Amino acid sequence: MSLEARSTRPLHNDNRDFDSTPPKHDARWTLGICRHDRASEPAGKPGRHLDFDARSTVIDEGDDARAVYVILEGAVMLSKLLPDGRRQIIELLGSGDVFGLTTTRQHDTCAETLTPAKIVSYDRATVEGSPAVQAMIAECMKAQMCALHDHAVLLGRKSAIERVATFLMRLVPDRGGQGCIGPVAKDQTSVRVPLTRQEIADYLGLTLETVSRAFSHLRREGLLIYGRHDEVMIANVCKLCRVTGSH
Amino acid sequence: MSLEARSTRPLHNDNRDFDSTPPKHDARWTLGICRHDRASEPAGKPGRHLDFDARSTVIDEGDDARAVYVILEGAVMLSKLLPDGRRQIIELLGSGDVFGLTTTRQHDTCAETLTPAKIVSYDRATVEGSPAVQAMIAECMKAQMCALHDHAVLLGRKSAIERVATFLMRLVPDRGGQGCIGPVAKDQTSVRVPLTRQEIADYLGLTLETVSRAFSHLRREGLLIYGRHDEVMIANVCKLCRVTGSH
DNA sequence: CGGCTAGTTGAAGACACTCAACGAGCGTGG
DNA sequence: CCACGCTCGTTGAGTGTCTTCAACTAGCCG
Repeated sequence: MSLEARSTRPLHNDNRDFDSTPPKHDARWTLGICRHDRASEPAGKPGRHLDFDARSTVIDEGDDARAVYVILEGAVMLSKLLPDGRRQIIELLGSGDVFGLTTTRQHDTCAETLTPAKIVSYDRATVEGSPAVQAMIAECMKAQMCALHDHAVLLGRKSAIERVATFLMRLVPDRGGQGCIGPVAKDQTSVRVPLTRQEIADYLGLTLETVSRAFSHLRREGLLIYGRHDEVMIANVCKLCRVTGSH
Repeated sequence: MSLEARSTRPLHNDNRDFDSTPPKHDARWTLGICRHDRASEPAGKPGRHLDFDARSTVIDEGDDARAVYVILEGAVMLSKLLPDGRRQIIELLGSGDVFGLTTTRQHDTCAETLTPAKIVSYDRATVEGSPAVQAMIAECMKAQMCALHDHAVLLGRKSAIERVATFLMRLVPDRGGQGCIGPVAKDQTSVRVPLTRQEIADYLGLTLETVSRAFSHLRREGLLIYGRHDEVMIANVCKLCRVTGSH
């Protein structure tokens, strides 16, 4: 359980107002957690473009809920804290995902970037006035609900190794998730893991030591080969997939 | 882990086509898990009204996703199965909640009624053609996402007793969830628990024995008094709330 | 070099799981 | 009517997985 306060770097709000340059789709697969092809912005709907550094806070638990955010590029994590400091990372989001939705006046989750990120914010009034924005948000929510369902299965029913394997599979484009394309010829990939062990643990409902042990276990099994920095080579994607418990 | 096949009673589809009687809001608090005041049906939007017995299957994992469902009355549980039979109950839904949403052609969850239920189904074409229905669904999804977030915290970070306490608090109208009204004078309530221990366990990511032990523990502490059938008296709601870990 | 953070690994312990026995409640049928 | 079978819930004993606590290493930056 992470009891120590986590560093929250000062907000870097380089928020130039809306400009009409088209969103960049090239970097959609940052982190491998772009799950969907919905990083398109409804034409002519003025949202405010924001640029964030890696590991900056976009919203804090308790902030006034004035806007809804859509990720164009980069990765964001949503988390919640229990009063005694236990943290759960709720969702890992990539481009096309939406966050900042709440039924109350305040945000009930914390949102931090994992990588440098381009985010569009729509304030409440804008959203309420635009069916196009609403439709886009609804489509996003649907996909994220399904991801939350899968994550509930992971948290409720999977072993530590299954959790870590599932997490790693999620980082592989086109595999593991809904649109898994199945085994391919040369079945190995290198992925970036831009989370610390503590963050992975908080996402998977484990401790950092258990996550570390699971990684080591998979490495001893020959399924993982550690690379430079946060690079990990998955030696046999299909074999790893069978460890997830989902297939 | 529940390995044995669960009984799925024959589907009781008493689906009289749309009639114009207004939805009954009286029974909104069936089960205490009506979290929101959104059991209203957009006027003039023809959905198909369905009546279900308790414990009948509304949708099965793998069914074609032809419609979206909104609960008018009663309680529904959504669940997912892992290939080896482990089950996770993903959401407990009350009146006003929506289910059957998916990004794929097939449903990825199973939906069963817990109590007799009145449900309206809107088929895909209807939903796509009606902004009013879409807006209603979006509003529901937002609330359900927040509930899923809370549940992820429970599954990832709470102890067995905290989980059971949280579950019980959820059954108390106006308490525990988002709109908690805080302590009241005579702080005890009787709630119905229309789930078996196995179902509670599958919802909370525990085993039925652990759930049973947690109930017994809370009873020995004087927080619960068992009643007839599935009735449980919560002797001190505020005290139980402090066991949830959330406050 | 020293200090810091992130990650790994070991040993011991706690919490939840597994397996098993037993009891209460309920409907069926002799 | 009671015996019987069945399901659901409770409780105990033993086990296993994950956590906790702690030591140690690698990499990075001043």
